[in-house]
Amino acid sequence: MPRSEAANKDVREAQRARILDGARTVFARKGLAATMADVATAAGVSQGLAYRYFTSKEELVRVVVAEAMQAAPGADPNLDSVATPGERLDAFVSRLVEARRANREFFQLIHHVATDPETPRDLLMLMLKRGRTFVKTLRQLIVEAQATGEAAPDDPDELVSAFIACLDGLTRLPRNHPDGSRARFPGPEIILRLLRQPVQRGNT
Amino acid sequence: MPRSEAANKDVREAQRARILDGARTVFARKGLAATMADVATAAGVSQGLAYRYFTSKEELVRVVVAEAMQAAPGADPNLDSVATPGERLDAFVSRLVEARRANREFFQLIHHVATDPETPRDLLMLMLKRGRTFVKTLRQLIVEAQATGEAAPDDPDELVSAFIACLDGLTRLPRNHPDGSRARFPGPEIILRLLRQPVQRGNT
Amino acid sequence: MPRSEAANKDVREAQRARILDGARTVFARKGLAATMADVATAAGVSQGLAYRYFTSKEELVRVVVAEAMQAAPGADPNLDSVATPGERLDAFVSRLVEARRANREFFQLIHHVATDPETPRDLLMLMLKRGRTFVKTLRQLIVEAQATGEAAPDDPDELVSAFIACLDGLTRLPRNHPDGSRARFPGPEIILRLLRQPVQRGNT
Amino acid sequence: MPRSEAANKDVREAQRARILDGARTVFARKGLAATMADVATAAGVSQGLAYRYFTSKEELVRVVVAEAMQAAPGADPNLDSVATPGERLDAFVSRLVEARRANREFFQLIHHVATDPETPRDLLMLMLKRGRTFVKTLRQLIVEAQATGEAAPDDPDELVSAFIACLDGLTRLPRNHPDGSRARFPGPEIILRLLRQPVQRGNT
DNA sequence: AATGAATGAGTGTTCATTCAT
DNA sequence: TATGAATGAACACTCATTCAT
Repeated sequence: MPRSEAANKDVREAQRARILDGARTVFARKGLAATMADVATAAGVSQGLAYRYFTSKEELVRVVVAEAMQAAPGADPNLDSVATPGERLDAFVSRLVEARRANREFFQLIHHVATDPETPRDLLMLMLKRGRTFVKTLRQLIVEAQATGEAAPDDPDELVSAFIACLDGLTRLPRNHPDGSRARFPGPEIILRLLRQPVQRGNT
Repeated sequence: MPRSEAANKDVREAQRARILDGARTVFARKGLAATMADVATAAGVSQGLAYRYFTSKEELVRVVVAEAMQAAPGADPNLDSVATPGERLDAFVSRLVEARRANREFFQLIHHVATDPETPRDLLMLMLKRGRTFVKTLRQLIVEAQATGEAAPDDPDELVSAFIACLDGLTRLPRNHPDGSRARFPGPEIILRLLRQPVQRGNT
Repeated sequence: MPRSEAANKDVREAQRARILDGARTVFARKGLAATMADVATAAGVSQGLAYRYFTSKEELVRVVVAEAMQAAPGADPNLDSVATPGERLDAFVSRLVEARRANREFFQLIHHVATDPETPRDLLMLMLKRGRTFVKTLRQLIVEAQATGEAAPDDPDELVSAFIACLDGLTRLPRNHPDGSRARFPGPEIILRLLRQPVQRGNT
Repeated sequence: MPRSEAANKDVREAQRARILDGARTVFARKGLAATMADVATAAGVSQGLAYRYFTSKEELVRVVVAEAMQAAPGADPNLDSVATPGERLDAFVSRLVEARRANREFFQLIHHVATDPETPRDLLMLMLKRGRTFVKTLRQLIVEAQATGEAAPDDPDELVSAFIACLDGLTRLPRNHPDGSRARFPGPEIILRLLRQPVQRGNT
């Protein structure tokens, strides 16, 4: 008597998830240099099995990356309803910074993939595209906030660059900071200073 | 008749430089995953020749890294003679940011090496040590500038982290910024805002 | 459905044996200069597979050598119980000569390994040590047999040297003898004449 | 004014000799695994120069081997004029043993070459041929000496084998003897016992 | 005649991927 | 479905040989 089809499907999904978990973990830690053996070990399955669920290492990477991009807070902030441009910028940035802190693994993964010379061009394009809409949104918010005097009056492109750099660097903090114990994740209000016009204090 | 000794030395030095150039380029671009074939091709020499000049890939990496660390502005700012703590901080940061812009290749290289799981431990230690003294210096400057009210009164460790992240991210800018043409390298005054206490305007 | 565990173990053991067989054969024939490709071909497996069973060429050599040293009759003759010193010498020598004839491949292998400049020092030491105890035993037997007038009264060290040389040469017989078909392996009684005092005949 | 032709020829001969010396030394010590760099270093010349005198490593080996075979006492004993067959056998064997002791380097070299799987077939054939006439001579002497009761009455082929083995082993003595200091080279009278009919003592 | 820089084929080893069970 | 044995292409490195000077 064959196993019930439903049960079968459950098993398949569970295994798939395990393998993805393993892959995410080792790719985040070692980059794409991690071997399929690493993945299988981390997932607790045989190496052969991974190939029943994913046709190649490349596909595995693709899926893991897609997953990670889902987890990141969308480029679409949906903050239109509230407040001033500056406050929208605040909210947007805070959410991004917070996402980095909360989902470090995902971002490390993406970082590695974006850096690795083996990464297939189309995957890179996908990530790039996502990045572009993100930049567009951010830039828009900045320009608006500049109009109200809430953002610093520097070149918006430089502001965007500076912020992206900072965000990007946060992902690597624990690796780049020479003393792990002191690597205190900075609060968003610090990072916001990159973009915000300092509040004029004491002159009213 | 054998080549003159001087001529020989010249050739050797020139070739060595070519190979180092090639190595620097491909390691900066691809990280340590770059093959010796990549290096040889980039240098325009045969793979075998590279081994006449460097005993192993590892040695090549070491030399290239040593070179890169020379290029980075030392952790020792030697700014004691001039001005207020805040201004020293300004000078220090500006110099660092400028170094990133000017020697992008070197920093990309260092970044890759620091990240790669293959990097030999002692080399990592060397880089770590350098990083530690750098952090110490930076933190000291921040604390002093906080005392005079010139630096933001946030947790110094968070400030250090934020700044390191930003600096680190700058190295990757051209890769991470989705639109190369718009990746305007931010001026130091923007990045300085991470650390500086906003100047009080309008209250005199 | 995965192969049963027992079946798997069987396969592994069989393959390991095949690879060792191949290795023994080619190392005996070509010495350590034999390539891993040679080994794999001789074993009828892929080169990669050999590395699943042995982590390196060196390890393969070690195992094959260990095997060969097992096959050699121990330096410990355990003949104490029987007869006169001269007869013990006879038994000892005969056994050694017989071992050479029976396990030619093993001894060729050991010979090559002992000769090759690439052989790791510790392996060499191991073989040396074994050789030393062997010499000690042999010399002891000779001295005892000289005391009873059963061994030739020459310098014991020269006798040992002559015998070692002869034994050693036997290993190479088929290679050094210019006409393979005539390379009749000599009987132990011939070789024993190196050491033995000729029996006094006709004087009773 | 060109160098005198005679002087030129002298230089050429001197260099050729130096290179051959170097080659002989390193090949004897390391076998054919020795590199051309080893040869050049030992000869104190550049690697390129070796190729002006010898077209390839193989040719170098050929010449060195030819040289060594010259040095070995010829297969032609020219002892016909003197004495009994047994005494001729004595003289022949003694000379061979003595040659081993005196020209160790040559014989080690030949040994290596004969053993190495790279050795070209025709060179092997040459050595083999020489060996064959040697065996023939030896066997003849043995048979004659057996006829007069001066040689042991064993199978002549076994006697030949035993003697060849012993002779061959002598070449390796210093390598195979586990304790170099004790490796006393045996006198020919010991080795002669392999072949000689023991003198009947005490019955007249 | 002599040097030493330069090349390329070959070796040990790893790893993505396939296949028999 | 799941396993793990098996393969082959790629990489770091060595060495005989050639070539410009």
